[in-house]
Amino acid sequence: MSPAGKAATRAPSRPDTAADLVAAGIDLFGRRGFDAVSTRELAAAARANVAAIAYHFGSKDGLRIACAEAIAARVAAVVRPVSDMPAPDDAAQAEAALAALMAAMVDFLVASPEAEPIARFILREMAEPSEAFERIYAAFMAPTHARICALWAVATGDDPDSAATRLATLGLIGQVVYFRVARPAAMRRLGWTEIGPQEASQIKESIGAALHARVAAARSGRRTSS
Amino acid sequence: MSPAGKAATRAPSRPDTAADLVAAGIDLFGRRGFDAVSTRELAAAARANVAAIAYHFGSKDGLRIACAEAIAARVAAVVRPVSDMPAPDDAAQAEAALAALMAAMVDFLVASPEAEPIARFILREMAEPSEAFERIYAAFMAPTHARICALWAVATGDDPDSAATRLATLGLIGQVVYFRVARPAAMRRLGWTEIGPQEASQIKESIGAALHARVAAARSGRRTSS
DNA sequence: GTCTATAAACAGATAGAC
DNA sequence: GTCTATCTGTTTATAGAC
Repeated sequence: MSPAGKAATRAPSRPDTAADLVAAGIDLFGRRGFDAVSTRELAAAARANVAAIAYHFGSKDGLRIACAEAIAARVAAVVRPVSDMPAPDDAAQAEAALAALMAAMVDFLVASPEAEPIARFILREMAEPSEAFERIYAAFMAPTHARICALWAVATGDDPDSAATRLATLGLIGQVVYFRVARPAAMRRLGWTEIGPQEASQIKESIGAALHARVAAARSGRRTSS
Repeated sequence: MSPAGKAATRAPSRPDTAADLVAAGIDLFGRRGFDAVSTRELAAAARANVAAIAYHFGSKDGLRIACAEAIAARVAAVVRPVSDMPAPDDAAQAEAALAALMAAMVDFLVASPEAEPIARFILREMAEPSEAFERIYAAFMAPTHARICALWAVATGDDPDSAATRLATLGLIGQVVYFRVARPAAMRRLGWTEIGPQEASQIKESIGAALHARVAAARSGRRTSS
């Protein structure tokens, strides 16, 4: 069926060997750690040759940076639509925007299969930060949290740059992230065998309730004190 | 000063080579991943010989299990005092107990230097669960969460076994855990260079406020609906 | 219980054919 | 751009002296 003799002498030129290597790197580095993964393993997972890593990225370290840049670009693209929206002036609208943002975080980070290897990779980089982590942090972690702080400030009347605001919003993010990083433990405790759309809805409902309660308390605390 | 000739010919018998190897394993496996750490590195970190690993634990894998068991025993001992306390009947007291438990979690998990390598090791095991994770989960993760659910149920009137209760309490735990797992990102966003007692107090205050708001909302939501 | 020596397998990087 | 072959150093595990 295929051109005679061609496949036996050389694999056909594929246009995306580099992209396949990056995908394999994100998956394997995240699963087992950078040092633990051999170049031969990476090449096999990407159906490429060992030498392709040096050819495309210079070295195994070059592939690590390329993985971080691919993640930064991908997540920044996911976050951009909501980050670019101007923060509403109205407190109720700001809270609604905050709720929508948290729900989007759950959909992408917790429920989407695409985020699984990405989250694992980022977690590894936070356990032992390298140059790769700095790029990821600057590309979307810092801007996204800043955006959440701004929405929080409008929703509650708090100072967007205060430690209290930053801690409260980090706590919100933490609730979402936990269902990704501690997924094996959480699924056992919930009797779940997967986290699909139904499970994600329950998580969103719970986190939405927590957000609403926290914002309302901050708002009324502000009204009665000071 | 030391017995002449002794140190030059052979290192003195130390009684705790095995314990030193376990400590080195928890630290290094957590930092860089199991496969990435060589037995020579482990032996050097524990000031022991390479062959001591096979001697004490049979193999590198045996050391991994020993690390998990040491962690399970240590954390179970930290958690036991609060887990063994009977849950109060009174809602306000249950909420206070919950608040105390969360504060204790911050003190140990986030602020104590001892928990740093332990948390890293557990996180690795959750990214790629092995036999070691099962032991850790059963030893303290499941019992502790069950305990938190029981306190939550008394504090709010919810069913301790409902999905809503389990999700809400997992969210609470997530807020605490995030400051450990995403510490590099959180510290940058807060302008902190360390998380010491002062910083831990601020985290406890923020999480305490979130807990109080969430419990109060669940309680009043229960009163008005149903 | 600690050590040295060594076996057998595997690592990352590169040179050069095609 | 893909591949094979190979160089150099390191890996885990073990055998046996002390």
